[in-house]
Amino acid sequence: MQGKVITRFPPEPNGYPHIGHAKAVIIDEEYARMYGGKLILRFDDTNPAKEELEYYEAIQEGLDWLGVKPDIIKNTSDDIEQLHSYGKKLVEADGAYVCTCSQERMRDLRAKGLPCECRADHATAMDRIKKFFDGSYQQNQAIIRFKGDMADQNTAMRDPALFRIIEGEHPKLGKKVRVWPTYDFAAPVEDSLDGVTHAMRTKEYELRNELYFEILHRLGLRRPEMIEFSRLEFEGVPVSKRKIRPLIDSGTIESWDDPRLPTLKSFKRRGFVPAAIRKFVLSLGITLAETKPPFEALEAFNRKIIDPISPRLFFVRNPVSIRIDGAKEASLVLKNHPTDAALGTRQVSVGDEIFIAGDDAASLRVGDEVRLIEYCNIRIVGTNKDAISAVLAGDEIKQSMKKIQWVAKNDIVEYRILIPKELYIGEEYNTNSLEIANGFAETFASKLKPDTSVQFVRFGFCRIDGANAAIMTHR
RNA sequence: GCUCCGGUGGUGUAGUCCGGUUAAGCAUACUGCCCUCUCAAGGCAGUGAUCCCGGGUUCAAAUCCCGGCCGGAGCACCA
Repeated sequence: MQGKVITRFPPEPNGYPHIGHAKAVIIDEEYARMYGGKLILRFDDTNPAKEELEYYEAIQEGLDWLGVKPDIIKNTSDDIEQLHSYGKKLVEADGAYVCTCSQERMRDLRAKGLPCECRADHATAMDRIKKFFDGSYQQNQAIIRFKGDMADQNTAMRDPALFRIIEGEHPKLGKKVRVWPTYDFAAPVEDSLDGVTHAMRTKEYELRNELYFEILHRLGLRRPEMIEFSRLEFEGVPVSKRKIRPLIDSGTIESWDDPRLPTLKSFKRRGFVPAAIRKFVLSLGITLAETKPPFEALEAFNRKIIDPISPRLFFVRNPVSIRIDGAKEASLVLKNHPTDAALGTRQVSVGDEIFIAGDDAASLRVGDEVRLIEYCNIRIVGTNKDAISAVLAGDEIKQSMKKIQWVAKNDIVEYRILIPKELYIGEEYNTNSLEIANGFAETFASKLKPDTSVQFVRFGFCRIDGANAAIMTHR
C-alpha cells in the first residue's frame, strides 16, 4: 500500500470553495500522505452552463491557503475526447443507448419503472450514436443513457443520463465541444484512468456506487476503492449557494468573504488559520454519521494556535470616560504579550483622562478599587452618568482586584469590530447575524496590517480588517 | 411513497469489519484548584455513556442476527 495510494479531489468550478471542500481535500490529502501517495486536484468541469474560469482560480487559491499541495492538477475536460470514445464504446457494447425521449417522459417512466422504445434495439443506438456526435441533434433532442434496469430498486440504476448535448461556452474549451458527460459517467472513468486507488466522496452519492462500478465493469476499467464520509456543515451556517446567493443578490450580505459565511475566504478574513481547520477536520474522522459539529471545536483549535502569536491590545466597547485626579502625563511601555517578549512592546502616552468599556463602567461603584492593566490602580470617587471620577490608588497588583483594559484619551482611534453570528436560525435569515461593537482602540491598533491576529484583552481574538476595523474571530 | 445509510457521555469522535485483559479511549464543553496585571493560553483534578429501544445467538455483545423507534440521503439531460 505504501507509495501506491492515489486520491483525488474533484471540485466543480462553479463557486467559491467552502468548509465542505476543505474537509474533502484535507481528507484526500492526508490519506494520500499517510501512505506516501499522491493527490490529484481534478476540476470536474463537465457542465459548461455552470463552470466559470474565476472559480478554477478561487478553488486553487483556497487550497493554497489551506496548505494543500496537489501532486497533479488537471481538468476532466482535458480528457473530453477520451471520455467521448469511452462513451461510444459503451454504446457499441450495448451498455448504453441514445434516447430521444423528452425529459418529462423519462421522469414519468422512471417513476413507473418502465423502459422506453429507444433502449430496445441496438441497431438504432448504433445509428444514433453517430448522429449524436456529428451534430445532427440539437440540445435536448437526444441523450445517451446507461442501459440499466428501469425497475431497479436503486433509482440511480434506472437508465441515468451519461452524456448530454450542451450548447454553451466552456471556460476551457470554448464552443469546441458540445457533447458533455455527466458526473455519473465522468467520475468513474476519470478516477480509473487517473490511477485513483481510493476515491472519496460524500455520502449523498452512496446510491450511485452501484452505477459507478457497473460503468467501470462494462468498460473493462480498473476499479478504485470507494470511501464515503458525511458532509460538513455548521449549525446555522449553510454551505449551499441556494441559501447564500439570495442574500448576496439582495445586498443583505456584501460579498462571498463576509465573515458569516463558511467560504474559505470568510474563514481567512475572520482570522482562522489553516492549521486549525486541518486539525478540526481530522478530529471529525471519516464517518457516515450525519451530524453538525460544534463551531466551538474549530474555535478551540484556532485559539490555541493563535494565542501565542497574537499581540494583546486594548479596545473598549461603548467607552465611558474616567478622570483620574492627580494622574500625570506619562509615557508607558506596554507588553504586547504576557509571556512572549518577542512580540515586543508599544508606547502609550496617558494623561488624566482615560476610557473604559461601558460594561465595566456600569459595574463600578464609589469606593471600588480597580486595576487598569499595565498602568495603575484607581479608586472610584464618583459615578455621574457618563463621567466617572477616580483617584490614584497605588500600584500594588492584588490578585483579588478587578483588572480592566483601558485606553488613554490622547491615544485613541475610533474602532469598530464586527462580530459574526449564525447566519440562519432554522430556515430564517438571522437579522442579528452581524453584531457591531463600536468603541475606542489604542492608536497602535490602527497601525497594524490587515490580516494580523490580535487579542483585544477581555474582549476576544480579532483579525485586523482595516485601519480602524477588525473582525472578531472568537473569544 | 420507494430504496439506501446512520444512531457511543452536553457536543464531535475512537472502538464495531476478525464478539472477551478498557464495562468504554480522545477532543471539546462544563466545574474546581494552580498559574496569571485578560473573561486568553498553560498545568492539575473532577462531573458526565449500562454504547437508540426490545428481543435473539453465545460461556461472553457497543461489537453478530431479527424487529422497532428516531435522524439523514437519493429518486435531474447538477455535481
